[in-house]
Amino acid sequence: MGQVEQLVMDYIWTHGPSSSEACREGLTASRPMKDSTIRTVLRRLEEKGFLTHDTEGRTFIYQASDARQNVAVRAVKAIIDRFCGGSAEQLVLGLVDNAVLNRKQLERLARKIAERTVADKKEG
Amino acid sequence: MGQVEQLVMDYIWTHGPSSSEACREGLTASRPMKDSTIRTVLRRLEEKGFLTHDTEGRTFIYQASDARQNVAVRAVKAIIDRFCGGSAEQLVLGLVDNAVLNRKQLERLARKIAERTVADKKEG
DNA sequence: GGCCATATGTTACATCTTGTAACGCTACAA
DNA sequence: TTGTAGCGTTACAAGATGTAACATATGGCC
Repeated sequence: MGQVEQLVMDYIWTHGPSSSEACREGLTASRPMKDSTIRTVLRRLEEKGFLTHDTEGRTFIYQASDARQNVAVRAVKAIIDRFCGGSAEQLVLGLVDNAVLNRKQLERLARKIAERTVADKKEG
Repeated sequence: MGQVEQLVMDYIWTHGPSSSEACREGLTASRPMKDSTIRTVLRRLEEKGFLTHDTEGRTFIYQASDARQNVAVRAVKAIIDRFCGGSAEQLVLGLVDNAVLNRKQLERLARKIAERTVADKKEG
């Protein structure tokens, strides 16, 4: 995703289903675009599967195919495959070592992991 | 990084400092390339900061500027900035929820987090 | 019915990235 | 001195991305 595509996705993730005009107006301050420009961007994002659209009268209403978080997780998975041979562990340890997460976040994460670990034990 | 660039980086990360010829020969089975091709790839990777080179006689010896893990971590950080407004927590929770890590990995990660948390407490 | 405004359809084009490679120059060795 | 190994330079096609003009259709108002 290019920068403009990212802007548009962010707009829709933040504001929910939107027409091309709504996007254009919402982004006008930070990124003025002609209407045909943003429509091209929206169409391409739909071609790539990031958006879908419904019709409301004659107007296309675009919405995200997937939540921001899930797209982010998939992007990270792609990195894990590319750089880590599919094993996420070293990478997440790297995030911990690099203090990408602060202490409170780490504590919450630890709790989450504890839950998850228990759940896995029950299942398997 | 494109696919071929990734292949070349992987070669150098795996084999250590290498000449263009060594790379070419090492990758020939999976990806035959003319010598000028791989030299272009190496040069561009250096331009992008992924490689540096020393001279040994008349031969360029390329080496990675940074370890695989660090490059991966930076890539993940970029995703965090793009998708999560800089906060990694939700994303890592997503990784946990999506079972990208298995139970043993989660347990090791939990230990690592515990260490880190203790260290942070001492510091601050 | 005919026209206007609005919304979509289609096409175009410049720039950047990536993969691929040819050709040319230089220096060391036989 | 001449070949060859290695680097320098330049080129080009394909795809991605940003930007936009022009064309077409449709729904409502007079």
